[in-house]
Amino acid sequence: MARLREFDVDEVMEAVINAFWERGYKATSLADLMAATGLQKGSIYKAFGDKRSLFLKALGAYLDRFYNSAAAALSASPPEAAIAAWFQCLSDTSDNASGCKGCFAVNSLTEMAPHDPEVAAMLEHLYHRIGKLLDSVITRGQQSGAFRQDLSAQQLRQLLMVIVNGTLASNRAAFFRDDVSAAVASLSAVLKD
Amino acid sequence: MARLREFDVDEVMEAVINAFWERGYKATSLADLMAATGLQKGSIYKAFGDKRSLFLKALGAYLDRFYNSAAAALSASPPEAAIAAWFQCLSDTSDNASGCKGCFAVNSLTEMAPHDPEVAAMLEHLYHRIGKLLDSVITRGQQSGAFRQDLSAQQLRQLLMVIVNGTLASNRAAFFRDDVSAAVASLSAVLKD
DNA sequence: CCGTTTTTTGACCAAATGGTAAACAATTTT
DNA sequence: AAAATTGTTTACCATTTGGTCAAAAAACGG
Repeated sequence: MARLREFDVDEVMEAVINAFWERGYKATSLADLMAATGLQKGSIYKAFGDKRSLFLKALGAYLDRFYNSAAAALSASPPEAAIAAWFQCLSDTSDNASGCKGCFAVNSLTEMAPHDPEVAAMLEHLYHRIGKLLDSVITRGQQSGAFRQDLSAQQLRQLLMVIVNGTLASNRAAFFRDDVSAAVASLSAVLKD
Repeated sequence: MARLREFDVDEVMEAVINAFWERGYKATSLADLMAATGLQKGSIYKAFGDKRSLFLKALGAYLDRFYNSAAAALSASPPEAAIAAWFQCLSDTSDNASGCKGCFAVNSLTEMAPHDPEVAAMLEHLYHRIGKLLDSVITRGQQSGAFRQDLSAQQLRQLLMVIVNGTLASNRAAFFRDDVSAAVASLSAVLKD
């Protein structure tokens, strides 16, 4: 029929995710994307549309992955181990050892959410889905007597989400490294009954 | 001697802070700054230097103010009230009711800290100073028996800093509004003995 | 081998970007 | 009133930006 693509879409998307993840939307120019992917402008536009579309696709792919790894970690048992596994997973991908990437979702939240309803909606959807996972884990933990019960499952979830965002935002700065891991280490004491 | 300034430096700096606070460094163009301040390019350059210098001055002014209001709030008594007052203060300035501004410091942390050592150093200095205030408040609270003692003052401070960053980052999204204030409301239960 | 279709390339473009410099205006000193 | 000095304005500049387009290149069916 016709000429076929010379690049692997998934590989290119991976490179695009990393580029936007590290520098943000505004600070990542098309020249940066060309360098990161090895593609020419035209190829990028033909395959993914304009810069904004490309960003939305990259963010969407990242959010899916973020949710899937959260679901995997939070399916561990018992609930304390599930929470610990999730924070370990968050640390593995956001830790500043790999150049203070933080979290693509939180980075995009602070950069774009107030001015970009579409990005805000994507993030809201993610947080909603993660919230459901957390509610289930927390409820299990409370029923088993492992987690404190003076706060409702909803309250604990709200607190946990804030702490998650806090660790991910803080991990953008190298100087926060030790404080963040110490804070995460203290989490079990805060959650337990 | 010579012609005198037609604008008030503090007023202009206030406008500049708000501009960078809302949109970040990269997304705030000189045209935006001209509109925000009512000044011409030349006047801005003469008074504050280039865009980057202007940003650093604005961030520095914001950080000073941030520290001062934290110090004021944290000087309240008893320690529980000091923490509550500080979070109230954080909410007052970062709350999404006023357009999801979040916190200029946290916004700059996620946008610039990994790539801009100078910004990172300014933020590190701020967090260090705030940490000292917090250590003192927490120690007082533990001595009075108001705060839990199974975690050290340092551990509680590390946890609190992460929570603070979490609330400030989360406040950039309108959809987080209720969750954040609920999480803050649960804080006293987490801290108390 | 030729036509069709799609991808890739590279040249091109208009607008926006940060930044500069010269002319102009205002204030004080002499 | 004039000189000196500083702030303001305006026009200008080079570069970067996101984006387009036509031509070349590759794949396949006939």
